[in-house]
Amino acid sequence: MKTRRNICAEISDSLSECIRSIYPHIEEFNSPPVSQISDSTFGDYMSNIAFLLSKILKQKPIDIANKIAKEFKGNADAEPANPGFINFKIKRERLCENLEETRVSSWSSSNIGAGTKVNIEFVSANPTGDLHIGHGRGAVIGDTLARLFANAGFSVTREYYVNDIGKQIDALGESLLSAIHKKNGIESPYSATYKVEELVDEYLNLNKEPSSERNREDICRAADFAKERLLSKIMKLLKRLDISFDSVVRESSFIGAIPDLINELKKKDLIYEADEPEIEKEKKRRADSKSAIHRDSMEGGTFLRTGKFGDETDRIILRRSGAATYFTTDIIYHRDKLFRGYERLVNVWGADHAGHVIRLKAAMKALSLPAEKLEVVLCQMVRLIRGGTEVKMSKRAGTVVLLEELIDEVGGDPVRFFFLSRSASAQFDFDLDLAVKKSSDNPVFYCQYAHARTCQLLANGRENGIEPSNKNLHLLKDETELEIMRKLIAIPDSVQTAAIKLEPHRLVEISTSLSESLHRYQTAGKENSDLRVVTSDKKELSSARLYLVESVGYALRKLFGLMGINAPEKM
RNA sequence: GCGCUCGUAGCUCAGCGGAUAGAGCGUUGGCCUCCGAAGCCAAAGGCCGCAGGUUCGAAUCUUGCCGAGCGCACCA
Repeated sequence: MKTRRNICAEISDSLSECIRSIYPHIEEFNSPPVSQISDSTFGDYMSNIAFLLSKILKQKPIDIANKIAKEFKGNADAEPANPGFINFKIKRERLCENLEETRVSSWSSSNIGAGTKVNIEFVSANPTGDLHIGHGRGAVIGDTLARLFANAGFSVTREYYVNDIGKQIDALGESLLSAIHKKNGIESPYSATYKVEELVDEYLNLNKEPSSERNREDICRAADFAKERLLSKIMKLLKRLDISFDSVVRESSFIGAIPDLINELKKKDLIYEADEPEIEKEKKRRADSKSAIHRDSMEGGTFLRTGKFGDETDRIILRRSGAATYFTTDIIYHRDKLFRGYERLVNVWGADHAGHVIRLKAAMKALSLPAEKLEVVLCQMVRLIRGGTEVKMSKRAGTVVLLEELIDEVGGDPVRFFFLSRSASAQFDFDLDLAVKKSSDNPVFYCQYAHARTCQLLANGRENGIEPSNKNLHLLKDETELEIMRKLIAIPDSVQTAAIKLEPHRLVEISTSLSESLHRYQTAGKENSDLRVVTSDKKELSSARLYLVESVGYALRKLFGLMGINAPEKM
């Protein structure tokens, strides 16, 4: 069985042929726009091509629409409509063919990626503590994007960038040493920034007691130990959401490349030494009290002229001490991704990193790197709602709610589904009460139950000696059945769009809509025995209906697979 | 002050150039002798923040206001 192209593309191709035969001199519009219609009384799909052609042909849109609709040949019936739309209704043979196609694994996959290498960097949380719910959202969105890309024929790498050096990591080492001293009742020369008490015993089992005197060696040893433990803890937690990485890149691996970068920038006259950036506006802003908090720690150093490439100011890349900033290694890191051959760099970042997009792109431009290959998906904040009010504090961590606690409370599937249910750019309220409900109020259960119902119906058929069959699909003619068929044929387009536009939340919409039709179908059969899926005295009809139901099952499993949630056969 | 994101139903959000603006929650009222009611149906509820501009056509593009969140250290 061959797989077909997406239905929009199919109609568009037929339309294009039609236009070429009527207007041979028109060369534009090789792929005329075709989109789904929201109001199905007009048809299933529509094109506004007549409006576009009217400008060139200097004719009324409706006249052009009439002519095209009359000549149109394809898998749909064309109908002109005022003031110039062309509406299409998919032919039922095509709808039936699609039912057969749903069971091929490549259904709703595509090859628009054509093997293009894409790198998706997500989570990348510092290994200084536990993940919170905000990380969870980024994790789910990033992983689902990766699944969508793979499904669209891209060659995908899931990458985690570990900031394993710098002040925060030093503070992590100090925190561990401080905790050890505290446990031993010794006054510690170290300050505790992070909560790492849980690591104390294991550290002491593997390492000698740290000195009570402050020293660099102890800090490094403690930091090395702590960051690796915390990183593997993070990975283990993400596994619970079925998330793993193909590549873990450490910031420390780029330290060696810093001198070369500085030399290169010097040759190109892109850096200068100063106490503060040369940009006037920036100086004024610094005088502003709001941004003066950290002025004491600004010692000046070597600045990169990002201000010339779209950034609002120049950014420091080497401190007076000679130490690089995280920005320096970030530049090397992104250049490295390009060196590794990725055509698209997708970063999933929290909204609090929004300000870094411009400066990173500016730095890439400064180095003549293709900044347009970097695409950043910004995830807005997550609030947890219980009993109608916001949950602000974690039971264990205090200030933020931990991802682990959320998974413990509601389970992995609802976490993934809910995090996917809104576009990344919208703030999101996670309703804990709703996520845990076992009823149709809860969209996850609604969809999973729809899948379970398809399995139960098939089992029911088997008990009555009826197997699904595509022999008599022409018997499917009730509106509830046609609605399901129309929704099924639209899915490959929607899945493709979700990948192209980096919008995984569309998967939730598609799944919910298909589930709704299935539930409605089954209920219709309860209210009207003519519509029962399994009726032992009408075997041919039942077989066709079971085939339809089975197709819905295949489609839901495909969608659930992309979302990373389970498809239970029973609930 | 500047930048980013966003103002759509009571709440949380889809829709982002097309025809009567959608979903979930919440509210109100119906539907089980019969494939799981863990379901379905119906009702109420909108100057799509405000004001101009572009277009055959604007919630959608554009400009200016107003409002919210996030950010604006050489922390990552």
